[in-house]
Amino acid sequence: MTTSIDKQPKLTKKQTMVLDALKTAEQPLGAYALLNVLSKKEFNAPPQVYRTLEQLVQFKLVHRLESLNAWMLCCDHHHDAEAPIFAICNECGTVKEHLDKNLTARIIDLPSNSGFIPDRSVIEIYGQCNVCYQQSSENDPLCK
Amino acid sequence: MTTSIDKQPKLTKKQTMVLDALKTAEQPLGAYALLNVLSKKEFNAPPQVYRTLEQLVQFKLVHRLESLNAWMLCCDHHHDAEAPIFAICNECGTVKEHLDKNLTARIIDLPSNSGFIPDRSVIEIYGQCNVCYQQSSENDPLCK
DNA sequence: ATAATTAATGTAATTAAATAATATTTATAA
DNA sequence: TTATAAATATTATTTAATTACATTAATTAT
Repeated sequence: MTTSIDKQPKLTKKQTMVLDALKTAEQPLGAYALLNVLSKKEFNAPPQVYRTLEQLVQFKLVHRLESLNAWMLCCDHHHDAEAPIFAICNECGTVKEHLDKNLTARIIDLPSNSGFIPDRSVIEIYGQCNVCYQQSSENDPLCK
Repeated sequence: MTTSIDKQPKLTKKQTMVLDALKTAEQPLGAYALLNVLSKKEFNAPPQVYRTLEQLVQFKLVHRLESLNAWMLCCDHHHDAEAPIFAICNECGTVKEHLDKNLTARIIDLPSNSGFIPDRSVIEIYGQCNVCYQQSSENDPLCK
């Protein structure tokens, strides 16, 4: 299994454009949002975006967030055996990717105990991020 | 937080119909699949199914599988503080719900360490279920 | 009890997300 | 350079979910 770092493939123009758009974005972007952001010259129909995203996901440069129907950059770390865990802020929409080899093993163990052989995981946790928490406590007279 | 067992609300006819359909199904069903299964007399437009599903999810009788755009029965167990972990078979499509208080705590801990306050989790593991594994090894001459 | 308000449900239409099918172009091998 | 395969472009369609609005049912106040 390759990661985002080793064996970096030379990207096509389209792939670079999508990747750059995701780099710039503060939040994961949907396929149609990308379609709007990107040059209409290059991307004028859904399949082009979907194909490009698919390729970038295969290269492990991009993750798809299943519960958001959106895509974001992969963090820079290797994670062959580690399942990415996404923390999604309900308020600002930012998503942070976490990796933990140990935890991944335990998550995957649970169904394994019933004879299940895992190969892909979707782990997306919703809540309030630290930045939004700080802001809300500043404005809240009860907890200054 | 209520569970599927205590404080069972009296269900409406529609809610019962959807719940029964999900009970019968071997796999999670999509909203439009439910629409097809259910009596056209009672359910003739998407919002009715979506509303009913929403209600059943609130009652904690049904789970939505985010990566499948589908719904399934909640297992019979309490899980106030526990996040359900779904094991989804790539081959037969069956989904088993797992609960593990300990593991839930650890999953939630990870982003928490960065100040994230979780409130909802989506954990869906894809792989091969035991039944399909048994079948494939039966047919595979190399591992009889 | 009845009018007024609120909540729930029904219906039509629209938006959003993803893919299928097919045509066209580009690259690669004979 | 032609034949074949691979990649890309384009149109249309399918699937999923929601919006907006009309109607009916239930609840509350008078």
